[in-house]
Amino acid sequence: MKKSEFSEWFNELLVDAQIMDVRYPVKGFYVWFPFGFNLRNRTYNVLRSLLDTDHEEAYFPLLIPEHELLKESEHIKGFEDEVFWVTRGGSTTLDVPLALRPTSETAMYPMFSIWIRSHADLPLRLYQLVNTFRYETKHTRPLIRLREITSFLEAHTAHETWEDAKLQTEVAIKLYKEFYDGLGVPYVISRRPDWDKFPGADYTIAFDTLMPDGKSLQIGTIHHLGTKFAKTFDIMYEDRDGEQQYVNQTCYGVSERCIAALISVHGDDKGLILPPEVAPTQVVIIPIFKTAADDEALIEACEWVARELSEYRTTIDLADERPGAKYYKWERQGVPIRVEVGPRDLAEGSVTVARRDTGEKESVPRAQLSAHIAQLACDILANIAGKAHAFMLSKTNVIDKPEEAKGQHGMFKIAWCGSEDCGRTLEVLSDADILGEFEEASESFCPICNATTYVQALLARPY
RNA sequence: GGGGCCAUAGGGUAGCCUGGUUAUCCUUGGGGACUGGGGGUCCUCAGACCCGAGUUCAAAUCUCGGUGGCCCCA
Repeated sequence: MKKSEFSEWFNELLVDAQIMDVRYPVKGFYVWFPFGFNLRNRTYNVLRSLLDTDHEEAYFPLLIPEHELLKESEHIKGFEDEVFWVTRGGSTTLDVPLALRPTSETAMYPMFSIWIRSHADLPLRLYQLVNTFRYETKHTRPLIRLREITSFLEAHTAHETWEDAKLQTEVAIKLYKEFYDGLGVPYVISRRPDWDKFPGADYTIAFDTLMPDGKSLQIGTIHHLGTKFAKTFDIMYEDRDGEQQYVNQTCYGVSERCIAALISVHGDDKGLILPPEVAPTQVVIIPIFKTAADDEALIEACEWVARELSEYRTTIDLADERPGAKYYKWERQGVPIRVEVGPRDLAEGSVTVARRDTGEKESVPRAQLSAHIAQLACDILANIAGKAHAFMLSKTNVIDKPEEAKGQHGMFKIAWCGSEDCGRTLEVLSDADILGEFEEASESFCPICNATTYVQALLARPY
């Protein structure tokens, strides 16, 4: 399993490491294995706990009546070709066709309109973790391009002013930074060009990471919706002066692409490498049986290790396999730390500790085990995060001419005046997409029209 | 959006061109014995021709359609 053949590696890994079963017989729909779902839940719990500080979790229905979905013209234009429809109940044709949510604005906002009456109801901050459906016509891919997105954690907020909503987008950015930093997944934050923003949004901020094959992957988006949806869905509040005002809204979300990034960015030829925080098993304990006389003492020693490390998620592997087979098995699933207990360790009053990320193995006296593991858990995250960051940095280049990006893997930064015409030309000449733009302190010149600019475009070939 | 390739046990494959006996090999899974500090060995058992139609005495093999997968270009 060579990571250098990324597409193949990714597909094999999903099955070998028990993340997803790709054999479900409907295009674009996949099955989470228990192990993968466990990893998914732990990862989303991290994000949940970050949101829980000032958001509330809610749940809105999967089905959206046609007339609500079609209310906002710009929004529906972005989705109309991708909507799954429910048109029958049993053998009865429905009076009103029902859409499977492609995203939840049109399910939530009619309710917002009822719920929000006064400035005292604001700000409103909700999130939900749901599946969404899009009839993808392009090549589907597990975790990356799906017809059922199983794990969309979407937040929706409403505020009094445009400025308040902007502040909320900044809170969201900070939150996603913390989330991905905790996973050791590197990212670039940029503002999507107008032609690529969320349909109906004032503007869109996106997180992109770089996959091992040099393609970019969008792993989070944050939208300032202004009053666009408020006007469509009539979401008004009475302000402090008794005037009716439209709310300003934001929404932001992360899908299971975060899992795709997590496993792709860190994994290697042997399989997964997981950050300790989200690893379903953090420490695997393997007895090295030699002679039957030692067996009982070895099992006892393993149980001692598990007790000593009770603050971690541990597994003692007593299966009737040779140790080497067990090592490979657990390495494939990315278990960060392995503790081996054999007769030699028993005699020395120590255990052998191996780390997944570097493969290093060392003997640790029993008395120091707990402290050693605690340090190791920190080191592992720092190491894999550092490696991933260094990789992305090495594949990110500042270029002067768009042609320099042609045929190259990675991300490129280039001066851009910001106009759509020049942007489109940049895309054609570089054979890449403009993911987004950001402001730079120093001035430069658009390579197309030569205008002075402080804006840089981020170019890449996206998934 | 356009084009190409492919579908045989849980996974990977041979057979298909040139239709014909019990569908090949590796792996995996069950049972047993030996083994045990980096993917062990032997014995034994289990498991497959994607779906539908057509051609034919006869289809894994030929034709058409469906479904699903992979790759390339826009």
